[in-house]
Amino acid sequence: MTELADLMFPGETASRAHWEALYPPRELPAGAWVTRFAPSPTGYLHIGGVYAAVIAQDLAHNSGGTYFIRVENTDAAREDPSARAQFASAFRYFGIESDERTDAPWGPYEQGQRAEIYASFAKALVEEGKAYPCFCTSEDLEALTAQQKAAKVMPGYYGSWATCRHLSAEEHVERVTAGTPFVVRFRAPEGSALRVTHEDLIRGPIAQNDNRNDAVILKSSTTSPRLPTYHFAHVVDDHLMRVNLVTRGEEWIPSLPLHIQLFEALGLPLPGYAHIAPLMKVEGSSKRKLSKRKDPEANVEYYITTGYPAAALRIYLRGLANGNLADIDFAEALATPLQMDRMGVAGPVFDEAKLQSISRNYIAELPPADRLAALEAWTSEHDRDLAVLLASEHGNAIRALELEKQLDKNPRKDVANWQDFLPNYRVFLPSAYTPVTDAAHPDFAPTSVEVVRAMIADYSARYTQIDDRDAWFDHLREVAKDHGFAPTTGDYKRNPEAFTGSIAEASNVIRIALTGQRRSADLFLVCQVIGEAEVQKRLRAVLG
RNA sequence: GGCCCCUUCGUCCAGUGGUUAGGACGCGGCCCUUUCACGGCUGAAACACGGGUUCGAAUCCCGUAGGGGUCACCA
Repeated sequence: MTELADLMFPGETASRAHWEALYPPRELPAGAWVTRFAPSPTGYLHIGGVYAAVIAQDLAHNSGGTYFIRVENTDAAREDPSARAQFASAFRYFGIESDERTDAPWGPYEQGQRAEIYASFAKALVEEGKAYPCFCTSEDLEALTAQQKAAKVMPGYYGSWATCRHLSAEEHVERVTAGTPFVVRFRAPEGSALRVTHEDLIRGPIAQNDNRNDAVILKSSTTSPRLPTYHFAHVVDDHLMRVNLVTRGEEWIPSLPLHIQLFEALGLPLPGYAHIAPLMKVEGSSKRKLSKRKDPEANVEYYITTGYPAAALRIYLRGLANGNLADIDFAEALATPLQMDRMGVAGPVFDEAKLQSISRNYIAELPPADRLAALEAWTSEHDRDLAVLLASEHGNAIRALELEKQLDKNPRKDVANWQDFLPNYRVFLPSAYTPVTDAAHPDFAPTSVEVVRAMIADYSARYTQIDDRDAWFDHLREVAKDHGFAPTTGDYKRNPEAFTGSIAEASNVIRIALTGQRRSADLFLVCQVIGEAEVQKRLRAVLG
């Protein structure tokens, strides 16, 4: 078979031993996992990818091992040129960047640059008669499938259907010499067991029929560089890069027998496998895998531009992987190692409402300075206008957050993502706030225009900055009383006819004047943060 | 269709032969309250179905149904 192999791989082809020596085993403590995240640059990064990456990274780091990213660009036709940049920023945002840089000894980290390596291994297989050239065209293959369909047998390239497998050595040599394009197929072992069982680290034993397909391992000889299929790249790369734990989506389970055969044919040790259940989406009365094409929320860009803190998403995703981490203190949840045997096998529905809840709590728990710093870090990349605004309003913003924390026993949880910030805090930032200039504004209802004007004029005239909440409200109460409002809700309820309105309505007049909203932040807090001059400015704006 | 995997409240999980089947998110109510939130209390809400095994089954076994995945020179 040496002659055939030389013809199929003309020119210099390094030996397998060369690569084995170049990529030495890693020196790591016993039990350390070497994992990888292997995205294909065929489009934007999927939220399921972040999920897989978080798991792989966590398993490696908590075992004293290493995690890296390998780009699986073996399909030039489907490659999306914008994917790299998006990947890079997403990895950075979510903190799932590779532990290893391009200069690490186990690179390169792009399969497109590893063609020579695959050639060495494929050639070795041909030399041993474990792989062969297949000259079937796509038309041949279609015809084959059609025949198999008509004959109602299993589709595939196997047994007597595998025409090129049964070509004589001379014919192989002859056709390769003639320059007939070919792919390299793996010669599935004959007489192997009908059933194979493999122990998955997440799912336990998985039993299935053994592979008998002569899978393609190297794509068409007409392309350059000659790239491998996923199956072959997985086996060669994960071995040479010394990966000992393969975490990947469960869609790979059906091809596991092939992968095991490939490892065996090459005489390589099998890594551990952990097949992760996919993230799902509810559609109608059933669930389906989150789809890149159909679901905008599958794109990680959505979470980044919306401004969900990476930590919040991480907490949520880790809780999905290990349910015991879903309802505990965040710091503890983040510090607890993920356990493979606690991972679900079903495929959880990704629930943005739950993410929002986690994110709200996470943000609320952040100390004010940290919260603002995180917000500003986000705006610098994702919201230039807000970044500029915050640069000039930094003082008011930090004051609002700090006073809010100081004044309220329990933190508000209005902000689930950074896009929620401005709508909720605009009222504290004078340069972003547009005062109400109309005493007839409908939100003053049910209070009449006359009363609104009189009361605001009076409140403005008598206003002084009071630093005690109760004293401040007592003052408002007095003004309200002078304009015919009941001083307490109780008074009003007992005798509504006697009053212009309740204290709630009086408060509403001031609320609209100061915040422009019927639902607003605490009025005392607003006054404290914006200060007397701004309070007066807003009151007078209503009076015109 | 073949093969593989899965099935506890709407959702995410606990529960591994004896529990009033628990929590979280979401949803409803009440309380707190100058609005909205926050917080507290509270309510509705699930073991897919059918057979076994067993004194006893959400838990073990077998079927059925449903869902997901996969059968490419895509990953």
